[in-house]
Order: sequence, then C-alpha cells, then structure tokens
Amino acid sequence: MIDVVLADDHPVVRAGLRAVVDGQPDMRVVHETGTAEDLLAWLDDGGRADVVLLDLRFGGAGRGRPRLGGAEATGTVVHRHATPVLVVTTYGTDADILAAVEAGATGYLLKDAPTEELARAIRSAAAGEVTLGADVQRRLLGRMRSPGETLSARELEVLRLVTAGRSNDAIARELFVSVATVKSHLAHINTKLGTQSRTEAAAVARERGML
Amino acid sequence: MIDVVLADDHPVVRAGLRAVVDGQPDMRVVHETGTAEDLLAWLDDGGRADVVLLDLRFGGAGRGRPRLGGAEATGTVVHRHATPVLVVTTYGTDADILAAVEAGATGYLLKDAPTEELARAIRSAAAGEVTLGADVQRRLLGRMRSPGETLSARELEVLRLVTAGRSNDAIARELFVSVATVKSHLAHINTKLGTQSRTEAAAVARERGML
DNA sequence: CGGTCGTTCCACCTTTCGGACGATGCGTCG
DNA sequence: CGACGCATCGTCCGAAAGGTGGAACGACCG
Repeated sequence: MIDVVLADDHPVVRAGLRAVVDGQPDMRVVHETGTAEDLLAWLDDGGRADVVLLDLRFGGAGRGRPRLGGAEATGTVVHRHATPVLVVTTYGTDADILAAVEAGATGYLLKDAPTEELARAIRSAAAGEVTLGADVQRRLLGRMRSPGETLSARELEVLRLVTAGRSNDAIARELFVSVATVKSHLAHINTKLGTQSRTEAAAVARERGML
Repeated sequence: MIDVVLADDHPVVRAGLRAVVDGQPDMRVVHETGTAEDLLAWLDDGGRADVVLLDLRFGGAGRGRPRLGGAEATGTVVHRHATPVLVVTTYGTDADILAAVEAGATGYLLKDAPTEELARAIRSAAAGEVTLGADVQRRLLGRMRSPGETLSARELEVLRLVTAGRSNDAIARELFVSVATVKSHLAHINTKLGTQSRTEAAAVARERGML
C-alpha cells in the first residue's frame, strides 16, 4: 500500500487527486494540505509517506508575502525527509520544469495528464524511479536539441533591454554602440533562440527564465 | 435535484469537480466532456442539464488547430440552449473574465475557491442568479476604479498575444479579424498605456500584471 | 600558428510596425 | 434621440525592424 500526501492550494484539484488515488487499489491518501508550509510542518511532526504530490505555483499571484514556492518545498522534502516528490502542475513553463527537476523532483506531470498516467507515475515515484510526462519530456528534449542556446554576455544584455521594451536605437545609445551592432546581436539571438522577432525572443526569454 | 454537466480538459480537475458535486445531496453529474466541441455536440443531441460547469482555456497551448474557446462555447450554450454556464477556471486574466461575462456566463469562479463556495455557486446558477467569486469581484472592481488606463476585453486579448511574441498578422489570424483591426487595437493600447511600441507595451503589461 | 568565436561595424533590400487620418455598425447611457 | 465607446475595416506613408552578406579586430585554445 502506497501512502500518498497531497499538497495543492486548489480544493477542487485536491478532491480530484484524492478521487484518483483512492480509486486505485494499491494506494491511499494519508494527508492533505493546501500550502507548502503545512506540508513541511506535517512532515517535521513525524508524518510519513511514500510519495508527495506537490503543486508548483502556490497561491502565486497573491499580493501577500512571498510564500514558499513549489521548487523550494521540493528540495526540502527530498533532502530532509528522503521522500520522493511528484510535481503535478497546470501550465509548466520551461523555467518551472527545470527548477523542479534541479530541486530533485522525482517526476513532473501536467494536470491534463490522463488518470492512468498519474497512477503509473505515483507507483514509479514510490519505487524511486523518475518519470516525466510525455509533454514534459518533449519540452526537455526540445531544449536539449536546440544547438546554440548559449547566449553571450553581450547578447543577453541586448536581450534584457529588448525585454524591457527598448527600441534598437535606444539600446544602441544605452550600450554606446551603433544600431547596426544591436541589429547584429539581435539577429544572432533570433537564430539561437529560433525566434522570428524581438517580441517573440522576449517571450521565449521570459518563458525560459533567462533574465 | 440539480443536473450538472462538466466540461474540462483536465481529467484530474473533472474528477475533483465530480467529487464535489456528488458529495452534495441535492445535485449530481449527468455528463462529462473534455472539450467544448463535445459539450455542444452532447447538448445538440438532446442532452439536458440545469448547470454547465465550463473551463476556459481548452487545451490552450496546443500546437493544433484553433480549437473552440471557452468564451465562444459559453455564448453558444447560453443563447442556443438556454442553460446557465458557470465558468470555473484556474488563473483568470481580466480579459478572460470580461470575455466570459460578456458572453453571458452566469458565474465565474477560480479553481482555488473552497468547495462550499463552488456548491453555493452551482445552486445560485441553477436558480438563474449571477455569482462571481470573491477574487473575481475584486478584480472587476479594481478595473472599474482605475481611471484612464482601462483596456477593453478585446484590447487585453490583443495585448496578451503581443506579449506572447505574435506578429500582427499572426494575431489577426488567431482572432479572425483583419490586420487593420489589430493595428487599430494596438494603437489604442499604446495610447492608453503611454507606450511607443508593441514591445514597450508588453513590458508595461508584464510590469503591471495585466495578463 | 591557424582556427574559432565574440564584438563591432557596414550596405542593401524587404517586411513589418506605427501614426494619422476616415468610415461603418452596434450597443449604452443620459 | 444623439453622444459616446467599442470593434471592425480601410488607405497612405514614413520609420523601425529583420534578412543577407559581408569585413575587421581581438581573445582564447589546441
């Protein structure tokens, strides 16, 4: 019997995960929390589980204090409590995925995954195996395959100003170079990122967290 | 007994909604679909319900053809089938909310709403009353209070696509309008935000969290 | 030493954007 | 009703941005 803990700030999603888990004969939900803090508190209090289902994005857009994020929570759970963490989240950006994987997540699934895939991922995680959702794998592979994703320092500087909304002329004056140089850098950036325009490059930069 | 139909592309969320609804003594789930098209097909086939729980953002980021959006589906259901629609979604942007309300949605809830609020909203919707989640109300009020910088729903939609890096032509095709219209919206956006270019507008939009 | 790479610049050309008009229809509100 | 905001389209034109194909210089490295 696999003991599962749920940590998600959406009551509806928690109910859904609980329904899926309890619908499996070989696993059960032993605890449920709505915040990462509560999850850590429960574990520190001696709570034991075989797998933690964790949502990234905890009450993210809130105007309150900067809450504990999913990535940090993942790292703490994995290292302090030696419990495998299966990240289950809605719209994972590349930055989110990388952060979670680097923090030691045992798996990463999107919430639109079918229930069988979720159950399989839980069993794999309990066994200590790493599983990534099909979408996630495709994303990571796409990242690996991209050839020249390493931008030079100068190119990053230009990209940062582009993301801030500056025009080529403004960037040129700001960096004390000619407009031709800025355009040259931008051309290289677009080639490396596989983008077609400055705005698209800015979008990709944000998505990948390269600011 | 209130008959409820679920339309959400996330199996886990569907399970959660089902659990909440079936946990109430006075309501039940009579049908479940994963796409807006299936929902309309079921209704056209004679399916009857007292309330439709609808997710905006259907398979949104997909690379496939432009699927039917939640707002359009809302309009069709409300007007063709005279059935109240309760929109239940994750992270509602102002554009989403305005679009759904304008399309005739009977209610708008975020998925992080507690289950009791959800149940209450379903009962209100079945009775024909309009209910908005606390968060949603606050958003709308905040939008009202803002003096001169209020972007229309359509403008926000354009701005969102600009922020995603799309070109005017791509935006036009995505929204089924002409390039001239997109440029017109963009001109208004730049006027209202005090910006000079699309990239600058995107930067301001991100900064002010209006996505 | 020669090769690669980053940075800087140039010219030429095409596409795209943005500004500045106007015009229509469609709702709402006083 | 008329004024207003919104969304939708259009044209014209100049400015900005992007594509191509260079070239020069220095740094670093095997």
